[in-house]
This record gives sequence, C-alpha cells and structure tokens, in this order.
Amino acid sequence: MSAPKLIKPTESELEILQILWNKGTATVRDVHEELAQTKDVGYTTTLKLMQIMNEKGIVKRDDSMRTHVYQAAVNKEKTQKHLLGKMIDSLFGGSPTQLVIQALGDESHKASPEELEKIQALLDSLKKQ
Amino acid sequence: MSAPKLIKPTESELEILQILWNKGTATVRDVHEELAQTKDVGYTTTLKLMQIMNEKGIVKRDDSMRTHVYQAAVNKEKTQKHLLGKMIDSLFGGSPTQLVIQALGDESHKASPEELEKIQALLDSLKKQ
DNA sequence: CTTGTCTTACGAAATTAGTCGTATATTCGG
DNA sequence: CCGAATATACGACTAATTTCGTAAGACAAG
Repeated sequence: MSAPKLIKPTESELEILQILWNKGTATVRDVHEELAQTKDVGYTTTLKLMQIMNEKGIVKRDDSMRTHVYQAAVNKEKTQKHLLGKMIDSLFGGSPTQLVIQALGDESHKASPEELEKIQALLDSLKKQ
Repeated sequence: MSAPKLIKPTESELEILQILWNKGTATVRDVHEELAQTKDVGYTTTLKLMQIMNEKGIVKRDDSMRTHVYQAAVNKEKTQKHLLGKMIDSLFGGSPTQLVIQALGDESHKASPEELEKIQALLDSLKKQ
C-alpha cells in the first residue's frame, strides 16, 4: 500500500513542500523563517499548516524530541507530474505540446543555452521511439 | 482599457473558460450542456458561476436579449502563460526547462511525431538567438 | 525555584469556492 | 389567453483553506 494516491496540495502547502524538498528536513521554525522572507504570516499559521499536512500524510514528522522535525512525504517529481498533468487537461486541452510551446516562449523565464541542449537531448530520444 | 491584470480563475471557472474559448460565444445552456457531459452539476450552478465570472470581468455578456450570450473576456494564450508562469515559480523553482522535461516525459499525455516536430522547430529558433 | 522564551495543541473566525432551491419574469404553443 | 417550459436573480448552506489567539508544557538562565 501505497502512499497517497491523490495528492492535491493547496497553494500554501506547496510553498511549504518546496522548502522541505530543498532542505530535506526542517523544523517549523526553519520553514517559517523562510516563508516569512516573502510572506507576512504568523508562526502559528505555519505550524498549523504543517500539522494539517501531517494529518493528510503530505509530510512526515519526527516528534521524538520537543522540537519536531518534518520532511516531505510526497515525491517531488511525482507531485510535479501530477499537477502538470492536471494543468495540461484543464488549460491546454490535453495537449502537452501546447504547454511546452507556451513555456518555452515565456519571456520572463528564459531558458539558457545549456537548458535548451537538455531539452534537445530529450527531444531526440523521444523522436527515436 | 486594460483587461484584468491579475486573473486567477478557479478550477470550475477554467472549465467554463475552455468551453467559451472553443465556442467563441455561448449561452448558459450551451455551456451547461457541455459541462454536464463530464460532470454532474445543476443548471443554476453553472448559471451562478457564469454570473460571478461576469462580475469579476472574466467573461463578458450580451444581455440585450432574454437569453444572455457570453464570451470569454480574457485571452486564452495570456491566461495560459500567466498560470504557467505561476506554476513554474511555485513548483519548478523558476525553471521552465524542468517543467518542459516533466511535460515531455508524461506517459499519459504523449506527444505525436508531428507535435515533436513543432517543438523542434521552436527549439531551433530559440537556439539561433 | 522563578521567570521568560520557545514549543506544540487546539479552537474558532474569516474567506473563498461550489452547490442548489426558490422566486420571478419571459416566451411560446395551442 | 393560459399553462408549460425556460431564463435570470439571489440568498443560503456546506466544505475547504487560511488565519491567528490563547493555553499549556518544557527548558534554560539567573
């Protein structure tokens, strides 16, 4: 049995997940301080969110110590793929190509030559099939 | 003048927008019948949603006749780009490349050879810059 | 020990999304 | 003209999300 099948993190949960994916493990305070850099939010709000995420199984925590230590319980790539798939369906009529075209054409998130090469490599391998 | 700057359609609103983008113009009943094919929802729910979207400026309507006629008030490509940009930031650390790679690797939304060629063409033009 | 700080727990308010029932108005067939 | 069908308006209810205040326990320093 399996880990959570249907993961649909909310906006706020995603912010926290990103921090946990980066840090590996973190306390509520760690997460909160990072969040507070870009967002004006209270400590107990972050705490509550992480408690709820724990109940939902989105994160795991080690509460053997007074200060609990959290980590993501959902896989980063799986989550990305899942949410991306939803977006492809809901916004691009099921066509990943349209999404890719829009993403590559995004002026505010330009891809570097190195990144273009990565995409080229992936494209080559897809063409061979 | 300007259309709404910050558009953040909800899930349901996106479903309706897709239909309007496809049809160009449509009545509530048109939209509802299309929605009802994949979703079990009441007519007045669809109506209410479209009324709210009208208040928000997401759609426009011609209410000169008894049966109002709606059309999308937000541009499809702009909306796609906007939401995609948010996802790139919130889920892919600002890297469109990571998103593209995940999208191309999505097993349940495979790209056809023709689509791969389109992407190749776009990629070529990006490389030239 | 006592006090101040930090921690978690928990309840509850505020907001937003989505749902639908009911009321009222318009239109059309007969 | 009358009734059935169809349209919009609108209030209200539920559920989920996000917010935070407050309480209570642990701990460290003096």
